[in-house]
Amino acid sequence: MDFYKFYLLFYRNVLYSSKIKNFFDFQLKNLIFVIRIVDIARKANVSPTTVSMVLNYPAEYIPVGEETSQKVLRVAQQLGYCRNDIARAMVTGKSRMVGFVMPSLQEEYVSLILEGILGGAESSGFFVKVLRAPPPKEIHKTIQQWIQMRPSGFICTNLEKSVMDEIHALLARCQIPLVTVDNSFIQPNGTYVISDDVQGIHQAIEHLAALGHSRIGFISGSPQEAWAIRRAEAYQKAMSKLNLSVPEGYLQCIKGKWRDGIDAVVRSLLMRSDRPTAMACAGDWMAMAVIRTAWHLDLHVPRSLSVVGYGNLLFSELTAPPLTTIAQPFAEMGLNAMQHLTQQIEQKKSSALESPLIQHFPTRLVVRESTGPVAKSISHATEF
Amino acid sequence: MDFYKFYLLFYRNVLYSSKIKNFFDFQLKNLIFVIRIVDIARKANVSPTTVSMVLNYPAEYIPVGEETSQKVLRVAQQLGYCRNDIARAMVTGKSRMVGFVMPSLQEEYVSLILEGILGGAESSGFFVKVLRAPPPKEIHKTIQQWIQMRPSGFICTNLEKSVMDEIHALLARCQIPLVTVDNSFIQPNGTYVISDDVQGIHQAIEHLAALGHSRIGFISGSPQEAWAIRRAEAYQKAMSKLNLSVPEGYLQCIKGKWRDGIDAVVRSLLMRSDRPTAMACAGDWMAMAVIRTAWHLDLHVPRSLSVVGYGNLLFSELTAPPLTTIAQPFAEMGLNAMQHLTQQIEQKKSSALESPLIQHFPTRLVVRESTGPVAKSISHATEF
DNA sequence: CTGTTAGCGCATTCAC
DNA sequence: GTGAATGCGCTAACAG
Repeated sequence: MDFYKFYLLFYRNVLYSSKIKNFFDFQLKNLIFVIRIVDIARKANVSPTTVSMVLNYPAEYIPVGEETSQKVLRVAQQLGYCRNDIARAMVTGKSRMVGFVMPSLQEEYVSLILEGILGGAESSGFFVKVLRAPPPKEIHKTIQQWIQMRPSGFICTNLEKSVMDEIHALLARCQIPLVTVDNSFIQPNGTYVISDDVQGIHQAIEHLAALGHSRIGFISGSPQEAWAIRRAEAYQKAMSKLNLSVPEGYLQCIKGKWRDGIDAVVRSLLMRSDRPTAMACAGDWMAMAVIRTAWHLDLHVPRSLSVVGYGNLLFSELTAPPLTTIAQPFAEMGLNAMQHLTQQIEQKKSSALESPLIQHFPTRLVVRESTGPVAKSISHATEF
Repeated sequence: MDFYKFYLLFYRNVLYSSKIKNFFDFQLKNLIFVIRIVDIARKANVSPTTVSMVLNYPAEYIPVGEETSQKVLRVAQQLGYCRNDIARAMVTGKSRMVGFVMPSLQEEYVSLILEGILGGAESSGFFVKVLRAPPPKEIHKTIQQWIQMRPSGFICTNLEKSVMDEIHALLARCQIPLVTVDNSFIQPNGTYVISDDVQGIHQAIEHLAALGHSRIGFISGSPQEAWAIRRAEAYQKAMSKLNLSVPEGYLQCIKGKWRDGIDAVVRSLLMRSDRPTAMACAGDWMAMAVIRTAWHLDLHVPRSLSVVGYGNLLFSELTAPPLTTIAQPFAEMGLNAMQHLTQQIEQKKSSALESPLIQHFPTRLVVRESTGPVAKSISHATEF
């Protein structure tokens, strides 16, 4: 509505010292946006500088007289002033906005990390922009667009290597801080918040071994995912450390999207004559799928099959039976990442570290009801 | 590093026509941020306006000669120019950023909606800022902060009434478009993207009734949540429409946070002599909890108890047994909300509608394995 | 087709 | 303590 524009100009340029300006001030309160610092200044008969100081300086020390200060505050309130943070960001060069880059929100842990980041951002006065990683061929253009908004920093999680590399390179060039919540591709000069998969998988396998299981299978994700490879390897290491053998086919990687095919894979594994008495999984949803397949095969969990998940997502205590799993403190990790980022933004320096800064969060075994001692009676004793 | 500032000023004010400027141009490429339109203009010997048009106008019609245009593009590339969208937003008054306000990301459906919003935002060139609704007493101050960043619009979901009202009032005053993905508190002049809970609950109850169930219980959420009340009422209506009675205690509302207490409530309901043969739930996680409790009580699902969820979240096909549930197209709803918002932003007008604009998405029954025909043999036939 | 000019709203010198 | 002046990087209006 262009009337507003005219009205505004009229008000600002003509009416400031008119007798009827109070009426217009009243009208103006309905256009919050449009009140500027100079409007307050003119109405309060002080300089814009003074107004700016009163409104933005820390309350303890405002180099302005008490009386003036009060007057300014009153007028600002009365006119319904609303600071324009865009203009502010431009002139200060600080947008107080961080980008969170992730592949998709479909995985619950991403939400948990984001939740943590939001907590940290709120307490340090940042906003969080959510960004989805594009396919590798568009990555350069997309990052360019992200940078155009001049964010104060970025947090990444679970991206492909090519995407990660590109982000690293471009952000380093622009001196934008970056924190990664992921231990897939550690660069020599980055900041990383991780929880150790090797430790976590060891905890899972050791828990099963302590319950007497020796035939322990493992389900991991697509071999294109860094975490899937890492956890599969951790499984093999843990097994050999405990002197347990890994028969052919006990380690399965689910290819493709996560729903597809897992049932068939688990089913064939559980129908072997030397079927595992326990299954560890690289993710909670895989553990759920295993329990589901066991249910279909009338295998009782945990009497005939123990199952361990990985992640301790919210629903993992709601499964039947409640899932024993490895907890990763995603929210804390997100919070921590945000704190590191804030720190790097404030003291613009640590962008050129000598060695990577790695913040390590321990995993924790959460024992619920999906694991139990190996059942001697139904185990294939003859094979031992 | 203050050397850069000096260097920059030196470059800009002294070196432009110097003989060694190519050397400095080369150096400057490492400071992407710092290249402005005027730098390109000076180097290419054209006016800033020309550069601006070449870089920003739609490629079809750039009112600039082909030769000039190419030169500008080449110089921009060579200097590594990166547009400053903050400055752009200030002068155009369009930040191309929308805020998504939600209570928490803990509920999976919020992530799904956000995913849809992101899809819409990417294709129309918006960024999405994620905002958590504060406690009601801080709401005014917080919204003020949100507005300071001059977002182009907001999308809300599942907020408390007091928060919703405040948002409505403040945004209307600032003429900021708002779309709500929720049908809790319909205001006379808002835009809403909803899926009809009444319809969905009816589908669930009818499905159970069609399987022969007549003793159908219902678990809903805290009576402080609008959706919980709505779905509970829909249950009662559906039951009476089907001429089924709702015995005392068949309708339970889970108070407090969602993990607490649900087991005890479900347990007492399932241990009654006239226990329900089927349970409908106001959310998938409640259905999971019911299945879990049934598992603990050695009640077979679906032979002894049928269970219907609500939401069709990702994990609902991974439960044991896979969950029959009502699908709500959250991602599509998010996308649709974003489209409506975009439209309102572009043609800045529909903010003052006569009547609310309500976009309605149908729910859909997804039959899996947690529901089955009522078992005559074990039902308490004497009671009929 | 191209260039000149004037702001957008704010924060930061530096005078007084 | 307060005010005047300058500029952040960009776009838009208008003039050539």
